[in-house]
Amino acid sequence: MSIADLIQTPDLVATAQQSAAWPFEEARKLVERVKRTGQKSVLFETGYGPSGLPHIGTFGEVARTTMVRNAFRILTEDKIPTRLLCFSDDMDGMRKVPDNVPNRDLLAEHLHRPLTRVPDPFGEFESFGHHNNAMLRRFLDTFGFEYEFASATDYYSSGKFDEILCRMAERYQAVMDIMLPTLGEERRSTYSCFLPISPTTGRVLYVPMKQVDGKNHTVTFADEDGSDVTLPVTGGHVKLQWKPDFGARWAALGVDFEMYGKDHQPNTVVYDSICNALGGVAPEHFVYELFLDDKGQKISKSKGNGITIDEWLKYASPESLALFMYSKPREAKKLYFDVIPRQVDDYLTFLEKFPGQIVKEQLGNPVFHIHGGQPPKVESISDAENHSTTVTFAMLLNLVAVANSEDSQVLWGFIRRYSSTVSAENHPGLAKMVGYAIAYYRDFVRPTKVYRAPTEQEQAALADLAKALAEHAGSTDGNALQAVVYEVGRAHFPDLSGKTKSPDGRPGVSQTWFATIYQVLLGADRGPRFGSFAALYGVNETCALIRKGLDGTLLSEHQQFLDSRA
RNA sequence: GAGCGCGUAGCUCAGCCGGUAGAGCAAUUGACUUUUAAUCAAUAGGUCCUGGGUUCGAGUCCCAGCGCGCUCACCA
Repeated sequence: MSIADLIQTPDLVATAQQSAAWPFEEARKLVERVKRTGQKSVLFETGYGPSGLPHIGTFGEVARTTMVRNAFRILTEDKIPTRLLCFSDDMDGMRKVPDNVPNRDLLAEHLHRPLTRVPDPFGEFESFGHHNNAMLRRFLDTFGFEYEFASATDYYSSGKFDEILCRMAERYQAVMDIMLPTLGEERRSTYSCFLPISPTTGRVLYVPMKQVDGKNHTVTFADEDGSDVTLPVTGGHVKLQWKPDFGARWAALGVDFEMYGKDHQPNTVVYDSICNALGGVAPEHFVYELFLDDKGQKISKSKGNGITIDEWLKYASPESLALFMYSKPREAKKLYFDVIPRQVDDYLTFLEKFPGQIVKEQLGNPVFHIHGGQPPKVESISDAENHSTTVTFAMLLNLVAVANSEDSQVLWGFIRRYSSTVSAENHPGLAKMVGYAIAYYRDFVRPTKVYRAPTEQEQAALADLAKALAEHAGSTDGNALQAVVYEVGRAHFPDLSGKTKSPDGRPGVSQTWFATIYQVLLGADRGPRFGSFAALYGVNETCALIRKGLDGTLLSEHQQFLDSRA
């Protein structure tokens, strides 16, 4: 693995011991833990509730946990084996039918059954739980995370949890003593750590226990038909309530590290106490802040607010999302579309800086953690004089807007003006970014455009412009075309202030002329040098654009576009 | 109320182990053969929330206060 090479880097391991980057700080806690317990391996866990599709928080947890794991491997020179377990609580009962799935009627009759016993509404997998698990895995694999998948249903029914379940029955009172004080009066009377699966209806039952037999490891309760039923706690007949489930899982698997959102924070003591009560050693924790939507509200799966992973990946790379997850995990950050361009460009900046940094700085550079210590080289382009530039997202967005084109070829045309040898083949990262910029433009920039109809005077000028340009059909000479723009402008919008002059000393052209062109034709106050634009966009196409501006087509098309989004 | 976090330029933020306050955008001026995607140069802009303390020295560490944000029923 790459970590093996990495730790050979002089001073890297020693410097890492001092690094203030948060993954190293968290990893140091684990190093201490290993020293304390003498354990020979370390287990990282992330939890996943499969009642819906994987969301952006799931990505954050796995990405951040991986960063800590890598930091730990460096600190320990990879001498302590590590594993990352992604645990899916797929035995959880389905509380409500999700809005975003087909065949909802079919699902309705399976409410409260374990997700792995609810049919897959997509008809592709053994169950809804299996379907969602598969989505999670596909998603994690897309990002190349190294992890092991674990299914709660599998762990419960195969007996992997039997030992801890028996211990829970034996120490039932101790666990209840931890739980009860945390509950409200009403809930206290019916609460149980065990949730039996009804043998008659197959539902997960939230019912009081009539008896918990610590010797025979059984529970007795009233089933849904009213009759008393006794079930063994083992073998998947019974699952655990949420908080006991956390503590029990940690104890059973020997989890050493698990992070979770701040909403869990008050429960940490409860989880840990239960884990200890069952003979386990509570793991190290890291509490991260929740994400906020555009209105400052916390993002939650149930509300469906904020932004999804798919949406982010429509406009930017996974790496930019990883950067967002790396930065300030303890701050409530807005996670919305408008943060995307900044993340992309910051990522590029960090990548660019990395090679020139000393080890200590590299360890604090986000790209170190995003790429497991080995970030790739940044793609840059060079002009004719060999000046190197990194094309930023902001630059591309600007470019798409002024080019007024969602055609990537037109954009490449502009880019090649700077560097003639650049292509999608030799700059795949840039090629992707061009696609992202077009998508971002279409969805966020284009809607803000405002076209207006030309005045009578402007109509005459624009008509003349189209006529004059038509004589240059086929030309790609930006300067010649720009001269045409000036010539027509001089006739209709001369600058009488005397401030501007043409090269041959004649009066210049009023600002109004250029404002007219941009406002009427591009729906913006500013734009590209029009001659260059026409050269790349095509003279005939430009003439057509002018005609559409004159007859009101641009106005109505934009209105249609806006209506189609409403 | 409790817990966590934040308060630095007009905006968004960086400032690692305490050592002369930084970046990007925005603004202003200029270069590039009149207007300009991308370039470059320059200028301007800050009581680092307040008050104490430690120190030769505090944006940075400690204490107190003020302001702001989020989380804290149930469910996971």
